[in-house]
Amino acid sequence: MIGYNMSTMIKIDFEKELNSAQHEVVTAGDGPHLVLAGAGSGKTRTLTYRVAWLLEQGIKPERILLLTFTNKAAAEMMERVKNLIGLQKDNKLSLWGGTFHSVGNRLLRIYGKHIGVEPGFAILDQEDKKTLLKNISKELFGNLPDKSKPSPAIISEVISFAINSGIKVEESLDAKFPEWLPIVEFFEKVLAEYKKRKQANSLLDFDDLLSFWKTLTEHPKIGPILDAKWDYILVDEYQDTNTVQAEIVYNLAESHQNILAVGDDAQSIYSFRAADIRNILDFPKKFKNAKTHKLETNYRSTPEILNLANNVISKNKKQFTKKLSAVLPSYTRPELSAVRNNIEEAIMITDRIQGLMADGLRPKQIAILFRAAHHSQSLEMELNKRGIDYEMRGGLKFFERAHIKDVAAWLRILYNHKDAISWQRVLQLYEGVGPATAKKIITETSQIKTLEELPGVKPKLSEKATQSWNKVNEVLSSLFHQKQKNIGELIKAVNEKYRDYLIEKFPDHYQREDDLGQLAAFASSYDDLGSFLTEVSLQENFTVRQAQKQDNDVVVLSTVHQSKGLEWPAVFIMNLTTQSFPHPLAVTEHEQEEERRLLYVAITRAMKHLYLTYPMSVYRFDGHKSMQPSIFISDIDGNLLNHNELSRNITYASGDGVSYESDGDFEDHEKNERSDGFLPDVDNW
DNA sequence: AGATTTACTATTTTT
DNA sequence: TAGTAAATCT
Repeated sequence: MIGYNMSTMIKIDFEKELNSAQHEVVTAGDGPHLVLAGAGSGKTRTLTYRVAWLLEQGIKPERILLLTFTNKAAAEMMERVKNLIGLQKDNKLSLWGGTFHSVGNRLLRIYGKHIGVEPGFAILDQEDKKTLLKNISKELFGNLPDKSKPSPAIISEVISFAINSGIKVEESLDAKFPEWLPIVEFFEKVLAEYKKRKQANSLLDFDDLLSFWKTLTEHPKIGPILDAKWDYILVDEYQDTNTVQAEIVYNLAESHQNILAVGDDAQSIYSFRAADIRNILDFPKKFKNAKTHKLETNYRSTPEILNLANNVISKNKKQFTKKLSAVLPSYTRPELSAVRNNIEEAIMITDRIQGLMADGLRPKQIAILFRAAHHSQSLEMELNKRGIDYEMRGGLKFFERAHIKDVAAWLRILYNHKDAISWQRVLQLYEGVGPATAKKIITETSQIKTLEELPGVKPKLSEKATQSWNKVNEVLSSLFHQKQKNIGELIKAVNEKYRDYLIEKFPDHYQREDDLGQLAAFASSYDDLGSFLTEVSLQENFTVRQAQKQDNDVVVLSTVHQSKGLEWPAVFIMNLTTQSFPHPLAVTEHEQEEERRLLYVAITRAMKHLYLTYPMSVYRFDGHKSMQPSIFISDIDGNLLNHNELSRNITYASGDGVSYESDGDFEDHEKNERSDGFLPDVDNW
């Protein structure tokens, strides 16, 4: 717990390094504080200095709890705190920090036994949860006569309710399916069975990590222990917390009231995951003496970009006046381009990217944002064609990709041989084994005590299935005897057996084999299987791919959701059509406003260059479809944009066909921005 | 015939 | 990646 020595601390001149509004937050005394921080107002910087300030006041690091939206955000903030207070890189700063989920995970492994949670629980991720819920639905209702059988639409709706917003379910199922009245009953039956199975296999899903944590805070014995554990609680991105998270925060801070919540109601974009914007609005009601601070100066974007952002968000009825003002010098207006189709959109964006790079921008200073992960396909192809390296964020993450999950499933069985979900995954990799055969086998394997008894399991199966079962049996038995080995070695052993399948199934198996090699390397620093598997589920660390590319200077492709909290000198927002942004299924006013906030988030990521594009038609496998510009685009005050409709006449040879506004003075601007003290030379500050 | 596997098509956002 | 139709096995 030590590793932290007050004498190594360098005195920070907070007043000199922060503006007055930030300084007020950083040096705020005890009691509840709410910080309404606009986009680009130095929110992360303020929080980081707040932590450093508390440490300078003599608060021990382990008495501070810092809750962030991603684990990466917390890790980066802690690195900066270490720099500020002059701590060596390898010195540990024993502060409690991370997402609600990862802190909940740690606490439940320590105190869970008091509320009936096995300390060795495994974590059920979203995909596994979905599989389990679907299986249960089928088992419970698959054999009913047609009339009382829930339609596939109902089943999938119920499952998506259970997955994404299990917390606010009661509200609207009946209303959504008035024609099928027993739906709530159906839902409850499925959930009850789901709960039972989780308990039987000691599994916790993401919601459980929160709700059991909340139970802990209310426990007569553990509650007071947690109350006394932290003196200061800091919560970032408060607008995206859900009800349970808000209750946890309230319970933890109730006794000492030392809570600082930071957020921006204009950037609330996670209500589909049960985030509730009311949490931030009601903060002053819950904490009666709360002092509200506003950070209203934007240090990130040019006035032209900020004007556009303000114009977009002003169309929302529900919003709280917070006038953001820019301090950067004027530059050109954001550019809106209509292009003929999605292929030309990709070509045009790539042209622009090459132009920006020719003018001295580094690739990592450029980002392309879109509403849905698959919108990037044509752009990825074009970037590949021209040999421009890029990093894809959003979409499937490293640990969510099929081959990684397959290999992890073997280890999960090794860790807990009653893990039915992993069994199912592994078994179905083999010829002749589908859901039915897998289930038959799992019923038998769940009877044995340890994997040592596995060779004795001989279910009655078809010829092909028996052959497959023997293979699985062989692999697992051999793994069982290597159990003492390092996790990296275990993964290598699994890879040996998995390679044939990989080569046969995936055309891009070279890349995937490489991934698996990296997984083995990543895993070799672990010797406890349980903690490795937890990290894989919670993605506690950087993914391997990200870690590898960390220093890579490449263009970033990202969903808007994933771009939250980040910034780039040049940003493209593509595919701004009625069919994609706002999402066509976002119909209620509430949903429309969230989509508008999403566009606001996208626009405010840009520091200097901003390009909006939309194709007038999109090619699909079944021909092409004509598109209209997003209503958000047609709503914009035309004076705020430079319109570019020259795409029809462009010769797309390479770069030169498009008139590109020269930007030679960018480097100078850069220097000015850096020297004012608000934008150090690190991204996302 | 009935059960089960495999092939095919279309896809919102995620700790 | 998931739901459904077609193909294949028992």
